[in-house]
Amino acid sequence: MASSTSAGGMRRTPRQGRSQERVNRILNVAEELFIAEGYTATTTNTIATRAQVPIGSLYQFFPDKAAILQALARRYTEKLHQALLEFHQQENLELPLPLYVEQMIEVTNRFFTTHPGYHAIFMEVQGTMPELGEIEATADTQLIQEFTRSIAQRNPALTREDCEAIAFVLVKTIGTLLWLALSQEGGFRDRLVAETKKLALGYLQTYFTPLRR
Amino acid sequence: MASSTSAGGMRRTPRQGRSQERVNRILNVAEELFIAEGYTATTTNTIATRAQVPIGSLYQFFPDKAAILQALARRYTEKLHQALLEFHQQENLELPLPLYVEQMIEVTNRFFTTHPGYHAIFMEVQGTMPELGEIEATADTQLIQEFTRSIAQRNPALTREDCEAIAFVLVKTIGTLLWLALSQEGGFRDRLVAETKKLALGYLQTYFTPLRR
Amino acid sequence: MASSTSAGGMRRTPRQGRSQERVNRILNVAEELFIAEGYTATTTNTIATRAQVPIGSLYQFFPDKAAILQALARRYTEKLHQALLEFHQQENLELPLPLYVEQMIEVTNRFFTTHPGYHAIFMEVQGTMPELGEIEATADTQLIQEFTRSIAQRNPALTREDCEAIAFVLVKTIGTLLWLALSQEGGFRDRLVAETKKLALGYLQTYFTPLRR
Amino acid sequence: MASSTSAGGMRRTPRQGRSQERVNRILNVAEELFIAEGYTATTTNTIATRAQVPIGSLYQFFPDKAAILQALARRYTEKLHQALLEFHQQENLELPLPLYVEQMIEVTNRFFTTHPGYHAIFMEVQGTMPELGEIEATADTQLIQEFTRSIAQRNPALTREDCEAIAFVLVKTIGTLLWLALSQEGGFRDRLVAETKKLALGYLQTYFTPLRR
DNA sequence: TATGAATGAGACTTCATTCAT
DNA sequence: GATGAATGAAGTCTCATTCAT
Repeated sequence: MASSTSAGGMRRTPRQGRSQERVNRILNVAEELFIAEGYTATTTNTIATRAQVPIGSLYQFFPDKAAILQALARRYTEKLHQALLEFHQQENLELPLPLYVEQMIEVTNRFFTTHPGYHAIFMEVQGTMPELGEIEATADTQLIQEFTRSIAQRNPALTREDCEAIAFVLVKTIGTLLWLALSQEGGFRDRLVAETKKLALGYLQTYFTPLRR
Repeated sequence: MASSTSAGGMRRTPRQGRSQERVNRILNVAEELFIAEGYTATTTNTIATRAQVPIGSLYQFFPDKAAILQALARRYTEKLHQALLEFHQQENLELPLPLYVEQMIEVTNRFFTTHPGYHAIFMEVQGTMPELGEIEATADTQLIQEFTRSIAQRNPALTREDCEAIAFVLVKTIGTLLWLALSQEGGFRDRLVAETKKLALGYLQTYFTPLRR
Repeated sequence: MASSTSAGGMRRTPRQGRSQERVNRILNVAEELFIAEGYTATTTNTIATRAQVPIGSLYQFFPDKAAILQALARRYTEKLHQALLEFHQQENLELPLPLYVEQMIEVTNRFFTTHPGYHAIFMEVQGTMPELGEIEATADTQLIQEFTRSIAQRNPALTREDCEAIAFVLVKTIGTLLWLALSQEGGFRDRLVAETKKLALGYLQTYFTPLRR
Repeated sequence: MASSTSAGGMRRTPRQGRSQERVNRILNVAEELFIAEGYTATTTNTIATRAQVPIGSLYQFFPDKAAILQALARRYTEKLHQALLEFHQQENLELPLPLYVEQMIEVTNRFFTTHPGYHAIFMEVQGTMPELGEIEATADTQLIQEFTRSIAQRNPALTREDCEAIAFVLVKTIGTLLWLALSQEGGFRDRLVAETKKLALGYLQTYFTPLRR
């Protein structure tokens, strides 16, 4: 599975209409199939056929199967980063902590609901695809930096190290719980989202409010 | 990947010495390979060869490749369950909350350190292997019941629903963070374990101590 | 074309009847096809089909397509070496030079007539298949040593360096000319073989008899 | 590999500057690649890219891949023929035999040193590319005629048949040995060239001087 | 019961050539 | 005429599983 040849990127990044649309179709179809059947069980020919693109063209855009997964991963991480960046650029940083957590998790949850493949896809190839690991690492680093900044602003007494540990825990915990929530049924699902908020808030409060114990 | 034929379990559970040892060797080798190369990239023939077991014999113990993963899964979950059961059977239930959390996470962390394949292996086939999903679900249910009991005992005011949601969040969060900690370097790794304790404690306290806010 | 993975040998060397026969059939069919269509134009599936062997079995004996060519090469060189070894083991070493050359070239020519693929196959992949180059080199070294010994015995005044250069020239020249003769028509063909003898004799005589010029 | 469609030559022989230069670039790049990677392993797209010529344009000059090899072949044979023609047009025909051989082989060796692809390229497709066979045959015929004339002039007693056989042997032997010399290391290389002279001279002398034996 | 050679569908990928622009 | 994106047949090789011995 480990792809050693794929340069990690696309072969040709088309800016024009038709090709760009083809690439999108490929990515969308791949997303569906990867979620439904898994990365390994999905064949490049199936992707091409369902995307109505000749297999040769698929390979003109992507050097190999792994590159499709990587492009998908990049598309995901960019979108999530974008969403959180937008969220943090607004006046939300000055919100009281409970509200901040509440809204931040709402934003994240919205992302996972709209992109159910995010975690699903990354999980299958964990560890066996170095390139993907790097993409995820980069994305995480971005997210964590995002949070680190937000945390540091709220409590300037914290060291950079503290902030990073906190951000890491937050990003991973929230990510996992909201993703797991996805596959739960209605009532319990909402409850899980609510619990996630509680968990995150409880954790952050131990750093931001005087501890009375 | 989805194994439709596998009867869901082992073909024959050998009690005799030689066979039992062979099965163990298969499982141990499979664990190593699944971690190192991934489930899909590992071939049944490689497992058999490395375990010094004829491929034909392997298929006498396991109906198909998936069954090996399932047996591994069962072995894992049994051990984790066992560890937490032991932990809960002692006087630990009566410990003050912080100490309880502290020790419970220590136990769990010990398990993950000793069984690095636990999460690694399961993640790859998430969603694409119904049988495995069931095993994990069963395991989770057990763990969650374990915790549910412990939680209910500490705060009888909580409904069963509450307890289950709390337990779910706890099991999943702790599981994920400790697993992620595994692949971090020394200093940060310890910090993550510490943060996990903080997170769990902070969360549980919102349920067990009067909230003053 | 350059095969980097093939370990250079066969995957399994069967000593038993049925498998050994299969390997031979594969080799024979491959030989025919390589000569007729060329190495590259011949597909592994065609070889398997014509040899009445499932493609999977072919790959159980040979790790890749290149390995078939290599096995063929080895089979050839062994036979040629064998033929010349036999020739040199007899009393032929003591034959007068003209007779020695005459008979030696007869032996070689017989080999080329019976194994028309020898040169044909080597030529196509010259330089692009390191493993094959090595096999050829080894074979040449053997042949050259063979001749070197024979030459040294006839004229002990020659240095080892001399003998090797002479043997090299002889082996390569004779090999090429006899191979080229193969594809010529009847009359001219025989003439070429005769000329080869003349050429070799003329050359050797410059080393073995007093030069009068 | 056998190109059945190729009209046997170039599509358009451009006399104008830009096109002529493009064709030369294509031929030069192709030569490099054919030597380095082999004919089959080299793709037309790679040639076009490296030659900085659009693939479409390449196919306007050459009907198919084989035509490039053929053009290369023609370029080679023309040059070699040219070199030997020049050599034979001078007073060299009247040189004493040893000097004649000496100089003729020097000229040939110079050609092979400057055009290392000559043999390398042709060998790969020996027999599998009819068109190329013809080109080589034509070239050989020219060379052989050249030599035939030279030989006939030296010994008018020889029949035309004799001369042709001698010329064939000479052309092929010298060609092969000098080509093989190319890939040998310094000292041995020079020795091989010297041996080639000796071989050729020894052979010719059997036809030109009274044999005393 | 134990063995391991045998099987073949099907996976990924390439590349000579075309033709709409 | 010039361009280069598009095409898809076809190639090499893998591997879970069986079954004759």
